[in-house]
Amino acid sequence: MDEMDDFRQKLRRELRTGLISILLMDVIDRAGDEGYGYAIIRRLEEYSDGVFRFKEGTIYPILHSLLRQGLVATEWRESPAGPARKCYRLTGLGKRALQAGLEEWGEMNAVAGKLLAKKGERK
Amino acid sequence: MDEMDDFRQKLRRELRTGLISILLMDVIDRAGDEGYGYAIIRRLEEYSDGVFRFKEGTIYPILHSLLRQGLVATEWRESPAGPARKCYRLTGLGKRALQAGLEEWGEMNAVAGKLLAKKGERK
DNA sequence: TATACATACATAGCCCCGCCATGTAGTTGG
DNA sequence: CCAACTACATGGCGGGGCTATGTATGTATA
Repeated sequence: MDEMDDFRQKLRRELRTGLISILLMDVIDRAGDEGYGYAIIRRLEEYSDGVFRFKEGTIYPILHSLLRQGLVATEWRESPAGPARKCYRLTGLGKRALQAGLEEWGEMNAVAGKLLAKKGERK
Repeated sequence: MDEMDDFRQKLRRELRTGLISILLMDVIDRAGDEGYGYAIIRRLEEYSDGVFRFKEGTIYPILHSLLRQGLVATEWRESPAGPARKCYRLTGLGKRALQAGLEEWGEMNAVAGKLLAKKGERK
């Protein structure tokens, strides 16, 4: 059964792949002035009840990638207590990309659900 | 707008990553004696209205991987018309893996949906 | 004032995985 | 006979996440 646990963890990692950038853009879009890397990681973990637990080494490079693609813009802000924060906000292009991402995710989900959720019909 | 099309396609490719092996195991589980690579590809495309359009170079290596992991077993069968077919069926381990996959997918979906589907609350 | 801890960002290098391109071969039909 | 379809196979590339590690600032505490 422990071998199946490893398998599950691998599945989970692979399933969330590709969803990450959409999640990041979504959190940034809602975060207002609190859209900086460290907080994003905490929020994702908190809001997902521990399902989306990302490491810094995963998130920061993706944020850089979003920046390079022009989907987000950054601005340094002082922290009330602690090091300065690099805050992100969606650009116009980023907002459209998030919209596209949500649509693609929805469609893929619908189709996959249609294919997979027919356990009853299985022989 | 064409640039956004490229973006969508990339998103779609990344989103379906990780879902592929689950889809394959699911199709194999339903296929009976028709669970061979070439047919699986056709079925996925047909049943998903073209959303899941995989190339042979994607599917065959994954089938080999499932075999190496002991999740499927193979058997050559004659075709009524055409080259012989390498038919796959789920092993006991494979059935448990599929079950695990469906559960993980369901949970991840539920959480992602909860996080993403609050467009109304967006300010 | 030293030490530990939390906050916050950054990146080199590795590994894994999907995909493109290409190859092989049997079977059917014109 | 050769084009088209069926069917399986794989080397190599590129891309993306993750591990491990590093840097730096602020806070607490002993």
